[in-house]
Amino acid sequence: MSAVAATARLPVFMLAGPTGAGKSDWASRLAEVAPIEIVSVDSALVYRGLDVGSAKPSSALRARIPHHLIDICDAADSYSAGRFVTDALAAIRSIHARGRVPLLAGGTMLYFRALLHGLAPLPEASPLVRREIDERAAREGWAALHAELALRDPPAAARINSTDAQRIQRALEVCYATGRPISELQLRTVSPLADLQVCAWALVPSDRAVLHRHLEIRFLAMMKQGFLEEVRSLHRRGDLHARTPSMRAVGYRQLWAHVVGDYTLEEAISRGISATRQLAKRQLTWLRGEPAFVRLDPQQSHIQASWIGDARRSLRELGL
RNA sequence: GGCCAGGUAGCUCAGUUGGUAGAGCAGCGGACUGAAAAUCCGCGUGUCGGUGGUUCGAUUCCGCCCCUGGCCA
Repeated sequence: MSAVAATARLPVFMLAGPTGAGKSDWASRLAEVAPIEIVSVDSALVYRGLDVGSAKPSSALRARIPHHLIDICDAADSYSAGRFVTDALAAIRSIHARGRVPLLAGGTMLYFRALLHGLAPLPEASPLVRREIDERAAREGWAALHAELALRDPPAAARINSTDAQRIQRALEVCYATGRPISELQLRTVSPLADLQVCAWALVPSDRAVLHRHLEIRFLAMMKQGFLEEVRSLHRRGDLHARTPSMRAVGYRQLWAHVVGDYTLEEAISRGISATRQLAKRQLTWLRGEPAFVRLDPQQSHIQASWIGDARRSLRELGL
């Protein structure tokens, strides 16, 4: 083993981008010609039973190319950024142990951020505490809980809007569980990838209108592939409801509303398409503020081929 | 062809007793630490169908024309 190899850090590839930009296709193509395994960075693909509407990679593709962190959680359970960091680090370690390179591909930017910048040592969610807070909010209103947060954790209260129920709840939950303000605990974050060599790319479509057209076509194609039947059968399970995290996913939420009679099918479809566009927009906003990623335009022909060439070249330089 | 109701933002509509207009949705920008495909914040993007008239001033009142829907022929 050479001196360089002895000190070289193990490589981790990342491929981010908005929904519909082509991440899965790019990742699979690279995996076909390079010694990589794919680690999904996607908060919807983790759920079993969410297949058509989440654009989950087919079982045929997954049989050919190793994919990690897909179908690892029941649809009734709640996955989390914390679990993702643990699971992703384990997947990365096992891939390295096989002498291969992990390619983290997906669109859940909080998960990428948690890996790149680290997650503070915070307690995990407590369904019991959350229910108590919900009940208080129903009686007193979220403004009252925000006022309480302002006493216990002024910096957090200043940062969190008084209408942002989810963040007020989380900040109070952490106060109750640890006796410490979340704003103080959040100062202690270290990237868990500090010992690794990260190479990150992002697919950023240059033409938003073209992306929008593609998202609409893809949603309608999902409808033809049985998206509604998938949601109906999830509904039939009986242990899921509109507030279950998996059923709040784009498309699932709107079709669920149709299944329970709140939307016509036409309305559910058009709202689902809008929600998809809004998701892509939020992902792009997040990407703009994250300098770690080298931006590539998937709408430009030949970019994919040159990316695959670049990636293979850097793998060869690493002796892989 | 006649009568009636409409024509205002990308869509659905409100409104101006005459001083060039505002909601929801869509869209755009932003925030983001164990629900994140979540949650929240900000932004109105407009020949007020066209054209004449009355008026200091017309999207608003009047005439004519065009378009849409309904009813009657």
